[in-house]
Amino acid sequence: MPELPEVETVRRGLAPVMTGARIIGVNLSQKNLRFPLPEGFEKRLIGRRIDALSRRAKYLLADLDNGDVLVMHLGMSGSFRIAQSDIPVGEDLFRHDRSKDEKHDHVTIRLSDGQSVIYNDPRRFGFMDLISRANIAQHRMFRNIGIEPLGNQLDGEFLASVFQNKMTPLKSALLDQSLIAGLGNIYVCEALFRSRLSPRRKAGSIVYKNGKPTDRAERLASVIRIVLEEAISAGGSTLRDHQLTDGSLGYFQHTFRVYDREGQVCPTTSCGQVIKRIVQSGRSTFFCSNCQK
DNA sequence: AAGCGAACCTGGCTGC
DNA sequence: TGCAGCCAGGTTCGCT
Repeated sequence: MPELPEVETVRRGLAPVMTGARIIGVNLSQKNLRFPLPEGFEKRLIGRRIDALSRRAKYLLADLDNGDVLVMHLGMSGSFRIAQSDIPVGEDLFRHDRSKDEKHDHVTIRLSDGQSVIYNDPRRFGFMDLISRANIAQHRMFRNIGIEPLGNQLDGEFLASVFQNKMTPLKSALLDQSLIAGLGNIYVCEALFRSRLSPRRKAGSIVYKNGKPTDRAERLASVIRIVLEEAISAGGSTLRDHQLTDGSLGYFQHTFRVYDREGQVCPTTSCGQVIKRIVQSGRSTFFCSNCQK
């Protein structure tokens, strides 16, 4: 499911419920997500107030009132839903109403406002961790992470500088989270199509000309921003089981121009070619070999 | 050192 | 209907 626009959509759904609320109960039906949950996870959460819910790349960060941060990653198939809790505030902290569990519910966080935030993840590629805000930049997940594509650092100059001398294909370079953090398979395919660049082109081929970033680099940088912003406005993309925190669906998938459209006609007027699917570093790439050079 | 494939895990779809 | 095989939005690890 979740690339940056989906995670941002989830954040916007959860923020009004979580911000300012106190955690009054935690239930784990599964202690092993991608990594085991940290020791004493429930106890360290219970009683804490959530001061803010933010996002860094594809990570959700809940700042707690004791200086800890609850770090959440949705992996491939993770989702959150909000449910009304029937357990009265003040009841046993570890009490849990199993009758409402759905398959693959792993973590339920009960809040002082009477609602529960439930993490569900069939493939368990997602994970949660609890770390100190002061040390977050040194944490192994954030130590080596690239820039925010929607921040003001992403421009042609940035792409030119980090792609310099790179022999790897553009597709792989854009998926590299240590350069730009937040793009995934869908939005890389869409951004390359809209900037008319071949996913197979070497990343190092779009850098500088006469000491300035190439038009290709400038184009790609601005298209990445546009695609992500459009996707966020649309509530992200809903494929398979992904849904928003209120159960509704994102609709950006209806505007995909190449992703998952193998064999369909290229959307460019009068192009007439068919969208191809190839495999690059183990992932499907969808593109039009006529429009993307 | 960069770059690639495999691995992690479950479920859904396709084709025999 | 059953079953094997393939595919999936991410990230890390280990081997060239």
